[in-house]
Amino acid sequence: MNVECHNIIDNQMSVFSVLSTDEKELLKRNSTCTYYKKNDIIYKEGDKPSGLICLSKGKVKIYKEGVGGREQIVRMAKPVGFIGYRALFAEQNYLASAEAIEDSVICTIEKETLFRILKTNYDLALSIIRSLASELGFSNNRTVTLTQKHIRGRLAESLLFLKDTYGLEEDDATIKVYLSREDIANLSNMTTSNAIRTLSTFASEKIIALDGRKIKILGLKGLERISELG
Amino acid sequence: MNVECHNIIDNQMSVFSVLSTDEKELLKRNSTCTYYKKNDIIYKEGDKPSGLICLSKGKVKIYKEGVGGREQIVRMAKPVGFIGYRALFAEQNYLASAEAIEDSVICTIEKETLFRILKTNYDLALSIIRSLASELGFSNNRTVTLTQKHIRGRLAESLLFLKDTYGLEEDDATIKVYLSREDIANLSNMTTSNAIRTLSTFASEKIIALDGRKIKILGLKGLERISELG
DNA sequence: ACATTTGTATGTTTTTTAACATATTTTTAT
DNA sequence: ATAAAAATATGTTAAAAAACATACAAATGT
Repeated sequence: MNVECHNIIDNQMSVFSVLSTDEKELLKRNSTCTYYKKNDIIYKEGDKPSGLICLSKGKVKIYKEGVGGREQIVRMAKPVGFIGYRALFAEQNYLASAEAIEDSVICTIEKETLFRILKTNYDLALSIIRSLASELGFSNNRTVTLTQKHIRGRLAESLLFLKDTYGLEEDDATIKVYLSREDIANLSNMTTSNAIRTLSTFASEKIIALDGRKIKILGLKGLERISELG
Repeated sequence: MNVECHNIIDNQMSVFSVLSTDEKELLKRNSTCTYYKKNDIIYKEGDKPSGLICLSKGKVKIYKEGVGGREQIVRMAKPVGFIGYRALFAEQNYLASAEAIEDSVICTIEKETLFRILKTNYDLALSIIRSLASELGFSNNRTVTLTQKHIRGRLAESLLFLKDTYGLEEDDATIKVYLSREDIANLSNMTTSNAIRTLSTFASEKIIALDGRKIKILGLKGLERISELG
C-alpha cells in the first residue's frame, strides 16, 4: 500500500487536517506513491499536471531554463510540501521543472478528486490561497534581490535561504542540504566559477567553513549584514 | 453614491458575476470609492490592507524599493483589475507600493465582508486561486528574464509587456500607456540613462518611433526577436 | 585498477552595465 | 513671464560579472 500518502493525508500538521475521515479516505484511495533517485526528473517544463504532488521524503529543486539553457532555481521544496501546485491551480502546463536532489518519495493526489473535495472545503481553499499569495510575495522579493544585489549579497542571501528552508545539522552550524556549486550558482544568479570563488572568499573571511559540499555558517550576523547591504 | 463600485460588482465580466443579487448588494453596501490624481500613492510597502482594492479607471504601477532605494516595478494594473490582493490574502502587510500613473478611481471592498462572501462561494475562491497562480507564474518568468536577458532583450520584453497589458491606440502601433523613461527603466531593471539610450537605438534601427512619451511599435517581429534572443 | 567524466578551484581577459558628468529640453511653480 | 526643477539626451569612465582558459581532485563506469 501507499503508506507514505496515508501518512501525509493523516498528518495533523497538513492542510488536510480540516477534512472529515470520509474525505481523507477518498483522497487516500486516489493517491499514488512514487520513488525517485537523486537527480531524477519529477516533471519537465511543458508537462501537464496530473494531480497535486506532495513531497513526503527527500529534497527537490524547482527550476526554469532561461537564455541559452541557463538554469534558474525558483524554489527548493522540503517535506511535507507541495510541488507543481501552481501550474495545477492556474490550469496551465508546468512553467518549471522539478528534480530530486536527494532520493525522494512523492505522493500524487489525483486531480479530479482534489477539486471535488476542494469544492466543499472553504478552509482548504483558503489555505491554498494563502500559500500561493505567500509564495508570490517571496517570488517578487526574489526578483528584486536577484536583480539588484551584487554577487556577495546574492550568495549570502541564498545561504540564509537554504538555512531557513532546510535548517541546520546537530552542530547548529552546518546547513542541512548538500548542493553542488553549480546548483548554488543557479540559485543565486551567477556563474559556477563565481559561486566557487565567492564561497572561497567567505571561507577565507571566516564567515563560513567549507568541507566538500558541507557549508558551516560561522558568522550568521556577518552573513546577514552582507545580504542586507546587497 | 459610489457608482463606480456598483459598476464593477455588477459587471458581467467580473469575478463577482457568480454571486447572488443579495450578495452583490452586501458588497456594494460595504465598498467605498476613492479618486486619485496622477502620481498619488494608493498604498505603501508596510501598510496594512483594509480591503480588496479594485481599479475602476486609470492605470497603476506596483513597485518595490530595493537596494539603495532603487525601484523595481513588479506589476502594472489596468481596469478592471485588483491591486494589493496578494497581501490581503496572504494576511500580510503590503510588500510593495502602489502609485497611480494616471488619474484613477478605485473601489475598496471591506475585508470582513469579502471573506464572509468568499466562505460560501467556491467559484469566487477558485478564481482567486487561479489568478494568484497565474501571477506567480508570471513573476517567476520575470525573475528569469530580468536576471538573464541583456539590456536590449529586457527593454524589448518590457515594451511587448506594456503593449499586451494596455493595448494599442487607434493607429494600431502606439502603446496605450505613457511612462517616463525612469519608469521604463524601473520596469526593465536598468538605469534611466540606459533606458533612454536603448530606446534611442531602437528608434534609430526603425524598430520603434519615439514622440515624447509616445512609443510606436514599427517592427513587432523585430522586437519579439530581440526579446527572445535575450 | 585505470580511464573517463564530472566537479572544484583559480587566474586572466572581455563584455556589459552602472556611475558619473554635462547639456538641452520640457514642465511646473510663482 | 520667468526662474527653478524635472525629464531627456549623450558622451566618458569605472566597476562588476561573465567568459574563457587551465589545472587539479573526486567520483564513476568498465
